[in-house]
Amino acid sequence: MGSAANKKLRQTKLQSLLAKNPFLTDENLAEQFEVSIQTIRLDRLALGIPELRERTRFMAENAQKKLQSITSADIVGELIDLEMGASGISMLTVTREMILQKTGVCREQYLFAQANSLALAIIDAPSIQSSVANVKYKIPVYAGSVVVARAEVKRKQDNKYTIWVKIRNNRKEVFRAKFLIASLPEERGQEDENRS
Amino acid sequence: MGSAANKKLRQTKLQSLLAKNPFLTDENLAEQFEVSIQTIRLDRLALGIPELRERTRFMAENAQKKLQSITSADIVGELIDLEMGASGISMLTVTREMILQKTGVCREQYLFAQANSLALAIIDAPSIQSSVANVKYKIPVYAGSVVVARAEVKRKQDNKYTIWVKIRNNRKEVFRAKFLIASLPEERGQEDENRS
DNA sequence: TTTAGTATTAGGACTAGGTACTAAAAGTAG
DNA sequence: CTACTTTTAGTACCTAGTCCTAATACTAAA
Repeated sequence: MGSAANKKLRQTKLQSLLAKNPFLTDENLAEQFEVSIQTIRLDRLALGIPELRERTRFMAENAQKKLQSITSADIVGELIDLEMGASGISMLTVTREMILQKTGVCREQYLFAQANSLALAIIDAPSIQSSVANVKYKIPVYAGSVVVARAEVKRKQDNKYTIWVKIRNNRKEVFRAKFLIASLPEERGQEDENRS
Repeated sequence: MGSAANKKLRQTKLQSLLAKNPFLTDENLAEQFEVSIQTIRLDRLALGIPELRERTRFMAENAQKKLQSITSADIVGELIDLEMGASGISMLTVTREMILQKTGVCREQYLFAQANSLALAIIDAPSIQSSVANVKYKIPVYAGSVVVARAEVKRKQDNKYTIWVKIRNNRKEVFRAKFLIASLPEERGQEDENRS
């Protein structure tokens, strides 16, 4: 019973179990492993895993932050360089959440989001009237990749911008987009008459 | 001190305070309102607000679910109808998280995501080789809108599909996209040689 | 087989952040 | 003054732990 191999195995399993379901109490775990609660607590101590309440609190705080940063980030990816009205560079790390389960390939929408948000960042227009995009997803990108988007304003006429964005993964161009964006020079665009 | 007006006011403030920061203990709140802990507990009871731990747990569970559903949903929006290889309809409610703070307008990427994911759902290809998209965001969409996307396969040649997606808000077309998708008939596409 | 060392279990004292309940005190309106 | 509401106080209890000490149980080497 009290063998080092047993202990190691149990601790490994415990770790992965809690990674999958962090809402398990020590009592619960003790039942699953058929050991005493004390053993579970020693294991947690050894592995540096905090108690249920701390885990829950951490998750609540983190998930919220992550949600905010993902859903309402003005720029998808990390802005590396920005020359207003001219060019910009952003970096995005493709995570497991961004891929299609079936194929493991990054969903196009994330690359589009990176490109589009970068394009919008360059022209700091107060309000966008409409936009046209020509997009090509050339090479599949997989989880773990760090892709770099470079955007350049190609043409500007009045309130109309033409912006090219190229996304590279390891120097290979995997995605490109051309945006034609028409901005309203100085209006509100807040009417909300399109409510359902 | 013990007036009904006071009580109402305190309970209203308490509710909004906890809405902003759910991680406050009763003790903490009692200090802020300069009343006893018991008063806070009676207030929570009256308002049906659960204790700190339950609040935390709820948030942790919910935020996780939401994160999962947002980041790794196969289809952005709710699939209403799907005729494989032919057409599909999906619905999306524009939430506050989807809008640009500055203008209040829904980010293009969400409409793109809805259109793109619907297009991919129609052609149930095992793996996508590349895709081209022509996109037009015609009319700004605001938070609270429920937009409906209709997708149709316009042409199919071998493994190449042409799909049109139109997104309407209150019968007005606000977004349209044309996708040209080339799928790999029966390969894996799991190499992951593009890792950083 | 004894012994040293590790693994496990048991138990007690204590903690935070509560619930549920009873009782008393304080304030307020008629 | 009285009836009523509001607030406070206090007790017993709960969960899911911490921290600590002590006692077993098991394993491997001498």
